[in-house]
Amino acid sequence: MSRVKPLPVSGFPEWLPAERRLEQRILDTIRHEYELFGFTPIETPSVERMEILMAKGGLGRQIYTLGRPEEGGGAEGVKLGLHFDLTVPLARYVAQHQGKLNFPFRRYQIQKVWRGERAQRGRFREFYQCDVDIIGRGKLDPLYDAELPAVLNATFEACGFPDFRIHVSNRKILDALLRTRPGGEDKAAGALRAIDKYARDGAAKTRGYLAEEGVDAELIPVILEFIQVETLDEARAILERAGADTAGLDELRALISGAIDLGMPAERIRPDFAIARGLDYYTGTVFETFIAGKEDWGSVCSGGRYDDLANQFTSQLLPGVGFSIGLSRLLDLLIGEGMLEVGADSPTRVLVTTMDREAYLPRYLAIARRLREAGIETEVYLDTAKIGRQFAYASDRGIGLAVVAAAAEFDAGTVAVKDLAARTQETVAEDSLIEYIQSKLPG
RNA sequence: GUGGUAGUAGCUCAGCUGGUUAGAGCGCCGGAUUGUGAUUCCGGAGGUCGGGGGUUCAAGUCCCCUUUACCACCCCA
Repeated sequence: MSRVKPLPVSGFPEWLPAERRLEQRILDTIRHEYELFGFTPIETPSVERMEILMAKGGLGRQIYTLGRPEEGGGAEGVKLGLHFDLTVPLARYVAQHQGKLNFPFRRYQIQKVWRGERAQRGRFREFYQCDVDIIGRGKLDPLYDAELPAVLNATFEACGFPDFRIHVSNRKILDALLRTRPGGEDKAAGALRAIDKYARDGAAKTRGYLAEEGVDAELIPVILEFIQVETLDEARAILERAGADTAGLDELRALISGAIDLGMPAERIRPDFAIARGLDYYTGTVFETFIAGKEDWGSVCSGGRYDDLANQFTSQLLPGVGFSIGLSRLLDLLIGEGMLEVGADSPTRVLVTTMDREAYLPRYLAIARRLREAGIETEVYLDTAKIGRQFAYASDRGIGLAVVAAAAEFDAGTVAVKDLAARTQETVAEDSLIEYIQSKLPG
């Protein structure tokens, strides 16, 4: 018989049970924390029309398209694609349902997204994004920006993630700097691309990149100095000397102090004028998040403010702020580094062993039923195997307790409960089994 | 999408310049031990050497294509 090789598809990750259980716990925790801040859940279809996906520009080659052979299938006539983020679907959703939504609209959305990029460690073609956004109609107070670092902080803490740093900036600042030269505002995209490489390539190369992008020669040293600055006061000095507007800097100051007032520890948030990634459609606040000591992983969560979320879909002005956690990337890296405890394979907490299945199967099943009715995750060992095998089964799955009973116990109205990790065993009255097990279980 | 490196048992790998039935450790299964998962001992299963084509008397080993992984670029979570 010729078998089909069980090969995975590149960039489409899958976990073994223990890791998937961890991922599920994290997803639940994120959901809970988002709701704690009053965000409401939505889900949009994985598939959108291509014209929607393309409306915000770029990314065309990264979209997985969808077609059916009957409809001309492959290359031409493709009208549908998988969403590559949750912001474009959000824009469509808000534009479409604006009459029925309450503004400011605080929503969260946790779904898989797809990007046709070359896969690498921590970089997938299918991955979870966990988005929160607040969308205003007509206006949205800058204080909303400050809420986001606080949400992020609470979420990362609740998930048990390692210490992290949020690097914040404001896109208006660089724009102001560029605008001090004629035609400078047109250089924004190129300048951002160059600045993006600063962390990796250093000042000398960045100088070259800026020149290649056509940034004014006299401005280049100012930008280089600026992106290396670490405090708001130094930044202000540079801007004033260059004659640039400082409105963006004022917003940044307000963001940082607001976030701290909302519970964000001050040491975890700091200005960083070299952050640029994902900046293209942001118009004000921007931030990226780095795991402390693992800055080389790049940003694991980024976000910011956009003046008009859905201008491609509606004439209504819909300003918003939001961020997205790239959960698949983050989990893959954290698990790979042993920075998150993975835990057991199975949710089962108690295994009811079947030492004498012939004689007592109904009693074993009845015990399991009582445990489940008490809300305790329980399995019965249903194969025929000697008792040692059954204990190994429990240990392998991380099941903490085993109920053991045959004639000796049942005749005395008792059952034995074995603690697999401690290798200890106690005999208790069958009537008090539930109470005993509840006292043994953590949490 | 572009380029570099790699692919031998479930896992980590050995296999020298091509040479009879491809190995080790760990893991897995069975037994010693039919009321107790450690250890020890004994036995066992598991490979079309990623796939396809080519060179050769002979290919895990050399060449080409392909696929997958890792790394860099592009870009980004």
